[in-house]
Amino acid sequence: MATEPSWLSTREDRAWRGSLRMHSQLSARLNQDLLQDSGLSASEYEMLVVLSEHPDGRMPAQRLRSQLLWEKSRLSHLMRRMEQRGLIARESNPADARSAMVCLTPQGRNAITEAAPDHVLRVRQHFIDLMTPEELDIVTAISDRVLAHLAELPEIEDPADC
Amino acid sequence: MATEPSWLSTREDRAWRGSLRMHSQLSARLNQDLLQDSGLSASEYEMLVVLSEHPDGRMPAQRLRSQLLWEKSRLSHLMRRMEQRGLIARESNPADARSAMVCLTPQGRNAITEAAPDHVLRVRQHFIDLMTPEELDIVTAISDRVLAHLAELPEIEDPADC
DNA sequence: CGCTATTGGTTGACGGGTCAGCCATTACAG
DNA sequence: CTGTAATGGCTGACCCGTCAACCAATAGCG
Repeated sequence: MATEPSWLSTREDRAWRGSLRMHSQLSARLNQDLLQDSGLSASEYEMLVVLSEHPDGRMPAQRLRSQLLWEKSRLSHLMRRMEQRGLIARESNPADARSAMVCLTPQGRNAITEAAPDHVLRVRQHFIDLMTPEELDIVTAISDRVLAHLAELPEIEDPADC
Repeated sequence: MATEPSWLSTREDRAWRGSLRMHSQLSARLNQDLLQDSGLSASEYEMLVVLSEHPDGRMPAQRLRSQLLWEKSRLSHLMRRMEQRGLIARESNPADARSAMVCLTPQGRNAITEAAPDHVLRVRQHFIDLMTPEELDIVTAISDRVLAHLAELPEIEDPADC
C-alpha cells in the first residue's frame, strides 16, 4: 500500500530520487568543468575557498576539518597531495606540538582566484538562475533543517554497547 | 559587490552551500548505515533496485546504464565485483553479440529485499519526514528543472572543434 | 560487397575517500 | 608525579569512479 510507513509514496519517491539524481548530475558536470579549466578537483576547490576566506590564508588543520565536516584522514591525504603540488604548506604550531597549521601559498591563492569566477558563473547558470528567490530560501531552510537533524543523531556504533 | 553577476549574494550562497552540504552529509550517513547493516554500497543498492523493479530481474546492460545515467566503465567495474559476490549474473544476448544481459540472482534479490525496508525508513526519517508536502513538490520541481537544463547542455569538448 | 563509423563493453592506471590502526602529545585523575 | 584517556594527525590497505585506450560486433554508405 502506498502509505505504508516503510515505503515511499510516488510523490515522496519523486522528490527523493529527483534530489539524488539532480545532485549527482549537477556535481558531475560542475566538477568536470572545474577540473578541465582550472586543474582543481572539487575537494581542492572547497578547501582553498575556506582557506582564502581566512585572513592571511592560515588556519589550524583541525579548524579546517570541523568547518568542512571532513574525516581527518581525508584532509590528511588531500593535504599531502596539495602540498606536493605547491598549493598549500604545512607549518607546526608552537603552542601545541600535535596540531598543524595549513597555509595558502601564493600559488594556491592564485589558483583559487583564477578558478572561482568561472566556477561561480556555472553554479549560477546550472542552479541558482533556475530558481525563484522564494525557492532559494526554501532550499536553504530544508538544508538547515536536515543538517540540524543529522547533527543531533547519535553516532554509528557496533552492535555491542549499552 | 554583492550583485556582481559572477558572484553569489549571501542569499544565493546560503542556498548553494547548504544544498551541497546537506547532500554530502545526508548521503554519507545513509550510505554508512546501509553498508553497515546490509553489506551493500549505495551504487549496488541503486542497481539492484532498478533490476528488481524489472520483470524477471533481467535487462540489457545498456538500458541499466541509461536509466541510471552512469558511465559505461562504472557499470562494468561494478558488475564485475557484484558478479563475483553472486549478486548478479551476466548472460549474452543472442540478438546482438555485443550487448550483455544483466540478471538478478536469487541471492541478489534476497539482498535487496532485506536491505530496502530499513533503508527506506531512514530516508524517511532523515529527509522526507522533515518536509511538508508542498516542500516535497518544490524539491521535485527544482530537480526536474535542473536535470532538464543539464540534459540540454552541449557535451564537454576539448579546445579544438568548430 | 567492402570500408568506415558507431556502438556496447572491457581493461588498467590513477585520483580520491573511508576505515582501522598507529604514534606522539597533551589533559587530567588519583 | 604518574598512568590513563583523549586529541591531532598520519599511514596503508582497500573500494569506488573517471578517464583514455582498446576490442569486437554491427550498421550503413559507397
